[in-house]
This record gives sequence, structure tokens and C-alpha cells, in this order.
Amino acid sequence: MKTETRKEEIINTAAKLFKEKGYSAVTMRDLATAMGMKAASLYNHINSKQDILKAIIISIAEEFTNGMTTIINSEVSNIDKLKKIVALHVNITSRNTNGMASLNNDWMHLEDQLEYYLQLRDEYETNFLNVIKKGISSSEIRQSNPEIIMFSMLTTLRSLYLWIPKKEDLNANDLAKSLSEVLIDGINI
Amino acid sequence: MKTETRKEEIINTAAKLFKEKGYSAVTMRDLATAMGMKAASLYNHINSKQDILKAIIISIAEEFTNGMTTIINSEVSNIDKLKKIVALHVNITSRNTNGMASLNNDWMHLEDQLEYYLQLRDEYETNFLNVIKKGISSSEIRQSNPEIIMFSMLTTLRSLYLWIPKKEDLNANDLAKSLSEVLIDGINI
DNA sequence: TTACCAAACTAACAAGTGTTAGTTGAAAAT
DNA sequence: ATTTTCAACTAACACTTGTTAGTTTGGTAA
Repeated sequence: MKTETRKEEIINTAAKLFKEKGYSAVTMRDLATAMGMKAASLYNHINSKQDILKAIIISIAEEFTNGMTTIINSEVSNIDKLKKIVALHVNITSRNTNGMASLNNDWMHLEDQLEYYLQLRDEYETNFLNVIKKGISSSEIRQSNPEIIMFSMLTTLRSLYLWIPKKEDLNANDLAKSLSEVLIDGINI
Repeated sequence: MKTETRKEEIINTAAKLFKEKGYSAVTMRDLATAMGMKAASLYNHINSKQDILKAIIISIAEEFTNGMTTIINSEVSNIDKLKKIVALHVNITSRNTNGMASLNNDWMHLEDQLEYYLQLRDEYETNFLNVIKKGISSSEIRQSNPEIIMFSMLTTLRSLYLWIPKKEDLNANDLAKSLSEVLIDGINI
């Protein structure tokens, strides 16, 4: 019950392949080859291809939900909440760039868990938008279309998985700081 | 030779399906059903599934290349060049949101044309980055990491295909203006 | 030793894949 | 009136897909 390493190895390898070609284009034989085994052997560890995708995406989505809840409930300014959101994305993405690719690109291939995923995403975006709206109301944030601000921030943050692996020299803290500078100080009053 | 409408219908329908599920997950039978015909009949109009993807992606990529060339050669400030780049994305994306989805998500499934596509993308990003760097040198743009600025702008612009269809009420000019406000006035000095 | 168990294997399946060949009926061109 | 062209069709192909069943192997516990 403690060392589920083989299963996790498979899931991590799958995430890497999914990042390169997408869920649908990766076959169980591709995955098996990458693991150095035969396709049928994978089923000693996992139940189905779909279960792999579920394991990758849902755990990350829940990390975001939990992170957002903590931020929402923290007693700081709305600008500082936005900075925490930036750091949350940098943090989660740094630890699992491959998984983030699946979350971004293959969520629609979720079957049983699709509805749940969409619910989490919806709530997340609602919370995000509320921080921005409150920031505008309280004059922390420049008067501007809050949806465009969120869209701009969120798409940038969602694309971090593409960018972080190319900039290994930049550590997470520095990146979060630079990103906040570009994303937030721009809209800051 | 003038009215290639049937072929174009197939390509546009394919782009719509590719947007929803991705190139690999869309079968020729899916496409045929969406067109109201049998899979084999598609081949009276197109050569292969791969050719459809090529037709979708390469034409858009070349539009971007041409647009960027015009902008680079125009005699305006670097900030105004950035605003023109924003407008270029809004314009191309508005006219073909489905195709933009394929360009963003399925370019890696290009076969013969993959190298060519990557070359166009590389050049585009180099030009984009140069405008930002020059803008910083000439003190039009706030001193900041030019790559992060480009990354932030480009990922937002590349995600427009997700956003434009949801905001039909906003016309292209207004959207370009609002986006420039958020993306550029933030970094503007 | 014996029994057990995790984790690999081979073989096979039914269904689905992109694509080709050849055919048909209707419309357009001659 | 005849031929050609267009755009659909049926049938089939060779291959790939996710997955299951049953077997083998090597190490660990009894």
C-alpha cells in the first residue's frame, strides 16, 4: 500500500507521451514500449487507458481547487491573492509539467469524470473572476474588462507547462515574481 | 476549378470536429457522418486525412507570416507594432476559430509539412521578440524580461480561439482594443 | 521444500482504422 | 442522343486498437 511506484511510473510515462502526441494518438503499445514491457503487462497495474487519464487529470484539478480555496480564504488584498494564484500555477506546473499538458489538452477525453472536471474548472474560474472584480471595486485594479483580464492571465498560466521546461535555469520563485510583474503590475493601479 | 466548395466544406467540417476532439480522435467515418455521406466518398474530394490537416494549418500559418512581415516593415512605433500584432491575431482567429484550434493543438500531427510549419513558427516568434526587445531599448516598453512578455502575450493570443466564440457580442475591433489595453498598456511606460 | 504472489509474458479477440477499387445514377457537355 | 464528368455508393483490404485469458518466472514467506 505504500510503494505504488510501478503504477505511478506508468502514469508518469503516460503523461509524458500524452504531452507529446495527445491522449488519442498514444497507444497502449506505445506506452508499453516506453516502459520496456508488453502492452498486456500494463494491465497488471492499471485498469484501463481511461483510468490513466483520469489519474493524471483529476488529481491536478483537485490540487488547483484546494489551492484556490486557501487563497480565497486568506486575509490579504486582492492583488496579493492574484499573486498567490500566479504562484499556485507556477508551483503545480513546475512539479508536473506533463500532467498539466493532459489537463489542458485532453480533458475532453475524460469519460465518467468529465462532468466532475468541468464542475471544478467552472468553480475555479468563478473564484478567479471574483478576485478580479473585487479588486476593481476596491480600486486595487485598473478599471478594465474583468473577463479579459482573467482570460489573459489564465491562458498564460495554463500555458506554463510549455514554457517551464525550456527555462530550467529560472527557479519557481523567480518565475512567479517575473510573471506577476508582467501580468499584474500591468493592471495594477 | 473556381468553385471548390465541396472540398472546402469538408475541410471546414473537419476543422470543427478537430477542435472538439483533436485530429487523432476524429475518424474519417466521423467526418463523413458530419458531412452526411460515407467515408469512402470523402476521397472523391480529398487525398487523405493528413492532407486535410495540412490544408487547415499551413494556410493559417502563412497568413500569420505574411501579416507579421507587413507589420515588421511598417513605419510605426514598436508599441504600435504590438497593437497591430494583437489585431492580426484577433482578425485571423475571428475568421477561422476552428482552424486556429488545429493549429494550436494538432500541429505535431503534421507529417511532411511539420518542418516547414516549425520554421514559420520560429520565424514568427523571433520577429515578435525583436519588436519587444526594440521597444525596451527605445524605452517604449517597461524594462522587463522580454521573453516573459512575449510568452504572456502570445499564449493569450493563441488562446483567442477559445474565447471569441463565447463572446459573439464583442466585435473584432473592440476586442483588439480591449486586449491591447490589458496586454500592452500594462507593459507600456 | 512448498506455497504464494507480483509482474512479466504469449496469444488472441472483436471492433475500429484509413484507404482503395470498382460501380451507379444524375447532370452537363458534346 | 451520346458521352463525359461529378459525387455519391458498396464492399473490401490490411492493419491497428484496447483489452482479456491463461501462463510463466523469479523472489519471498511459510
